[in-house]
Amino acid sequence: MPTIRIPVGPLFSFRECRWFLHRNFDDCMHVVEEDQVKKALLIDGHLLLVSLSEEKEALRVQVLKGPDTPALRKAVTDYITDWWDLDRDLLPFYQQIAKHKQLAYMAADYKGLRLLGMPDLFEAISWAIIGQQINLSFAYKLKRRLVEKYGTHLDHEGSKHYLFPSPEALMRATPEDLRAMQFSQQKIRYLLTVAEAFFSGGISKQELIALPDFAARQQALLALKGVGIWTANYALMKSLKEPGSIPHGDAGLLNALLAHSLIKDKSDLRAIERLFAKFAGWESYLVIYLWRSLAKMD
DNA sequence: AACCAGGCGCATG
DNA sequence: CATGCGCATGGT
Repeated sequence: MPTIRIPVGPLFSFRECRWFLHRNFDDCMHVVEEDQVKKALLIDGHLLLVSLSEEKEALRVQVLKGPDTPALRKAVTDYITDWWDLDRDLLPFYQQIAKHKQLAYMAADYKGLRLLGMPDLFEAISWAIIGQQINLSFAYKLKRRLVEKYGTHLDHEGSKHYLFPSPEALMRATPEDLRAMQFSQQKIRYLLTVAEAFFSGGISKQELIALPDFAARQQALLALKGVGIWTANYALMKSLKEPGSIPHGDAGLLNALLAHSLIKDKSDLRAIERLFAKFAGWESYLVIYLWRSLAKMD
């Protein structure tokens, strides 16, 4: 079986990354097992199934299904490196965390946790819209209904592994179908608008990356109906890996800040600004680690 | 059984 | 510019 080894440094933990992908939710975009994570990928027009597992000082990637060529191996390596943010040197972030009284414990407790991205920008924006203002359990259910109806899949050992629907596939959804899946009328409109914007070429990840700066990328996303500051920044953080992106107003983020007594209440914007100023260039990592801290023990 | 969910757009003061 | 409201429904 084709196997790829991607070397990783000391600030990497397969266990922490695997845990974040699982988190007691039922995310249909990957399958998390005891010692591996499986995911279907569309790379250079090829549908592949890969399995990630832990190896000494490396991440082992096995191609369980799909063609095997040197070019594809390279593309798979690039994809995983982006998805698990393997190229980033976390040392500066850890040095900053260590200086912070209330947060210093995270460097030890969550050591090696990476920003698990969403390389597909359309997926990141759609997922953010789905998750707006509802609890995550419900949001994952909505996503699963959408993906199982409009996404393509690959069969392997009796289970299906899904890709997020393409904009074109989602455009075929009718408002009635989506309503029957319990999407609200607003979310239906937002999702179909975003699908249309991606399909018609009004927006794409490549074009966004080509824009001069963060503010310009943010503005391009905010032009979409249903995309506010939270959704735009979430997508920029998860898909474009903007290190300074903060999903402002995020309910989980505010709760984590409250739990650490870092803010006096949820409208304490000045304290939030002060905290993030200490993590300039690492704001998105701070958000990830604060989200991590919300977990109930299991 | 209220109240809150990984918000947003739109209508009012 | 700031504040309020409806959205839809699952968790706790």
